[in-house]
Amino acid sequence: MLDREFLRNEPEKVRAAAKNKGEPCLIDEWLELDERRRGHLGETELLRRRRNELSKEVSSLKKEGKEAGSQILESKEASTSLSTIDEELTVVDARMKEMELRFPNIPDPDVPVGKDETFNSVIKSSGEIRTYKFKPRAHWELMGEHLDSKSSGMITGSNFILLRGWAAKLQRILINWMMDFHSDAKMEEVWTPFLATRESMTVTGQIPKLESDMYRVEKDDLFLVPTGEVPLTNIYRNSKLLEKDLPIKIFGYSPCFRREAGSYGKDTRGLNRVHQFEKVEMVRMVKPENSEAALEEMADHVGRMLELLDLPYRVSLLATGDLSFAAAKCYDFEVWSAGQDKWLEVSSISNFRDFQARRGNIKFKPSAGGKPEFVHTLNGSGLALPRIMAALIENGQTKSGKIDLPEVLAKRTGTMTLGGLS
RNA sequence: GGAGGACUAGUCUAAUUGGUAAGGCAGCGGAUUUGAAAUCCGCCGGGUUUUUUCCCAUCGGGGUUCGAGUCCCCGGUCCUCCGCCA
Repeated sequence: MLDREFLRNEPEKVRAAAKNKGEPCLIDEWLELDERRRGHLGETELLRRRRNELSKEVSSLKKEGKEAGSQILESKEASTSLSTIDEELTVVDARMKEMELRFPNIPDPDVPVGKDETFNSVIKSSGEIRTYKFKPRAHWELMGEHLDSKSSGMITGSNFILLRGWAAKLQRILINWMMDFHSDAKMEEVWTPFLATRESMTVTGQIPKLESDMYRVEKDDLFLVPTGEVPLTNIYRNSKLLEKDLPIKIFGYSPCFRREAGSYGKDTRGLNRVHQFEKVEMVRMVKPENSEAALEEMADHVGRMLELLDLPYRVSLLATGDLSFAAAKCYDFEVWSAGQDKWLEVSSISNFRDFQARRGNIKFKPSAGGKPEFVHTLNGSGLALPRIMAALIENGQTKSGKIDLPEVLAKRTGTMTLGGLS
């Protein structure tokens, strides 16, 4: 959500941001309502003031045992006209709030302007892309029956993952390793619910825009979380933190549920795009002046993980058209997929500035005194499992179809090699 | 699913049985002090405003009333208990 004062004073920036993000923009209608609202507000304040005065008079007259008939009558009239104006004010204000939930965040100035991902700029590449003396296979070939699509199809329908044997074990070990890695970096480990209320989903920005992409439990009006960002961020909803509490660095595991309505047919093979995947997510709440540094720090942290996993990766600064609704700036991390000959997105790290904090009313009190300010929120995946699995399997493959593991994982599996096509 | 209780500012706690939100703590600024503690003064929910002022604000939404923290209705969250359950 954007500040009302900002909407009022900088409508052209709001318009430009929406255009660059490919979002509709109702700022003109909003400005009109705002003017109406302020007019009504002045009227109601005068009426209330008069009514308060009369009430005091009535009170003191009654204490003296005198009649207050005329005051009561006038106050009654004031109340009547007040409720008429108030009613309209309520309608206008509700409509404005609804619209405010649909203005996208303003991209940072250094974000490339462009309508889609072709405008993203690669800012870093790391690791050597291995060459193979044979034609590398895709992970679904290497996994064979360990990626049991037939069974998952029976259970939930297409595009769900069912892992068996060594593949299931590898995923469990990866999750543990990731959790330990964050924990060692002095973040607080959190285990959250995996369902969230409509309000929680609104704070982080999935609702209203992406509601149809979410799985919903209708009876309770709960949503299956599309990312751990939702529960982790909402921990601090409606809080007034102290400056000394910042920065808050938390992380947690969650399954992520996405209907991805309309996405069928593209990149849906194997582990690439599924309705449920596993992820370890980091969330931060920081002082506004520190959010840019925090974004870089999180990016470094994720880069180190990929280096330890020995996966070649590149980092892109997303262009406006690829940037999510709530984000001001975002880095995407992609790993090289040897078997599919392409890059797979495994992490995105975003700075939301005060956009989510304003929706969720997350403030902090400066130690130097003064009014509470909104915190800046950030989050980043560290990391998303299925594509990391795919990349590890494809990049580590040997001619015989076995998988060589990076050292950090071999320590945990107790073996350097997994799988093998029999 | 059922019963009872609670909800006031960052936090804790008041408010004439309906009369217009009072304090403590924490925090911030200042005075005093060699320094600190203690003490004293000011600030300490939101909006508006030139400090003033005014309006709003007692979990949310309605209602009764000239006037609601207080009475009534609907909903939420937390706590206790019962039931069900891994």
